[in-house]
Amino acid sequence: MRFEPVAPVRAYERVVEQIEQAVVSGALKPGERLPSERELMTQFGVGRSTIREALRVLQAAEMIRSRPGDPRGPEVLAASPAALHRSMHRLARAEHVGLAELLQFRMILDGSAHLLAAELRTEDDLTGLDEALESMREGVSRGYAEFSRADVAFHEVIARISRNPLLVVSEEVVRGVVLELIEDKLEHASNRTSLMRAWLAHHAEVLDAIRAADGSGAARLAKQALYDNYAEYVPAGQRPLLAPLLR
Amino acid sequence: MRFEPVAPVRAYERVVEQIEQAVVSGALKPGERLPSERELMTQFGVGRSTIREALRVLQAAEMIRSRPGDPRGPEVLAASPAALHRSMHRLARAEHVGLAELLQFRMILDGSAHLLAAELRTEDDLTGLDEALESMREGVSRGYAEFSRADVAFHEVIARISRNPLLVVSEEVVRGVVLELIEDKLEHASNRTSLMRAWLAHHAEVLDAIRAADGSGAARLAKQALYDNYAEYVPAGQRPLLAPLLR
DNA sequence: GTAAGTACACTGGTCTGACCAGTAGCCTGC
DNA sequence: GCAGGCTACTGGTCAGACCAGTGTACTTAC
Repeated sequence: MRFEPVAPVRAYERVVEQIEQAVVSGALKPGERLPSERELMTQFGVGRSTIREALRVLQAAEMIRSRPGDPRGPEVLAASPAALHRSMHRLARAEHVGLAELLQFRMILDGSAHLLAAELRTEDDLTGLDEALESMREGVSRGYAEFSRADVAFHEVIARISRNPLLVVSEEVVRGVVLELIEDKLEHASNRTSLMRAWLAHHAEVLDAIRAADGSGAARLAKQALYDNYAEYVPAGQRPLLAPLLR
Repeated sequence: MRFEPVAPVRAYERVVEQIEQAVVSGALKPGERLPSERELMTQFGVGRSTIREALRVLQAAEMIRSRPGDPRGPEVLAASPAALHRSMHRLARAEHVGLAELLQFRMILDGSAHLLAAELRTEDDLTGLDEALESMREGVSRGYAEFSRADVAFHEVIARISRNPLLVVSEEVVRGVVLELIEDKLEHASNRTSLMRAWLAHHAEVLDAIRAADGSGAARLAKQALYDNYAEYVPAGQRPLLAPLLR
């Protein structure tokens, strides 16, 4: 006979548990309201501080939101990737992940997203991509900030077409971290217009592949584009790590 | 001139911010201790309840841990994927991410890990994989739990060889979520021994491909193995989503 | 009748002070 | 030198208080 070690269960944890259960089970739907803190306090039979600590935890998990003064009580939120985003961001910054690893990861995610997009795209999706490409083309003359925004939009369309939110969120997070790491270097980039034109040409190629439903082609182009754009910031010794992904 | 809407910043949020900053900047390393709540309260100039709510948030993010009675104060934890796991799990249970998407993601990650492993492996890595495969072989006769552990160990070696912590962590998280989603179905799986043998044969094949430095072959085998093992749990209508990844 | 204005009851955010069970480390007594 | 107890302090919880802010319902003015 073996016994399991027991961990003391805090009062606020049991409160979190019950409310979380109510939310995931669907008993509490997004938009609905929790009772007020004082009401919860009598329902659970604990002090207000305990209730508040529980609500803080749920709020940190992006499950509820409370606004002072609102007599309707804390609001139950729809599930969102925000919490996932935060924890992945934290992990990426902590786990001594270098630019090479990040770029590797991004090539994998972006490549896969393009592959799926090429295989799953509908005609509507194609017109969406056409429009996104068009606003990128307009963005070239409107300066880097505008172009960058259009670029992000294009990638969001791709991500949406690939129909996998996990892929979308991860890619977005990694993209953010990569940009944070090299933003100071980007500041000094000269000749931005020609960079934008090259980037635009890449996207047009990718779009052609997607239109042709050529998944592996689109994936290869996407990965190559990332490599061409960012490899220069990766220490030369680590660039071989990226090569296997280009084949 | 445009003005940005301002959101009121809670006191506890500023406390969270400062402590988090200290941790990610490395000023506070894992294992080190935070001052006691009463001490923090004077340092930040806020009440204890505010401090406690801040600590709860940090604790929910798996950044610190506090034990009652410990005079050394709350402990700073090493970055761990636990928070990522939780938020991904939560998101997965909310309808947006189904088993199909999770499996898609896992095939992408696992496939890429195998590809990188095959291209980057050294001779030492190969012996490590040989050993891992051997303990899987032994595990077959020792029951499913033991076999499963050996299986995880094999995948960890692969992940390590691929030299990308992001890949490792993400894969581990997704793997856990997938298993949690179908664990009840796994309970009823009959004929486990033959399943284990098939799984073992798959791994032997993968190892051959890695030994031959055949990256795309290893990736394809890995994805195919996942598909063969889990596709039956995916709703039939969504299985086409997985097919593009097998080519 | 409607629109504007106001009063009120209640909300969440914060602070203070208190009590408890539990821990680490010191400090005895041997 | 060591076992055992003592103590100061910890985090967990509660109670009660105050404040600024909100939504609602009621009143008022037209």
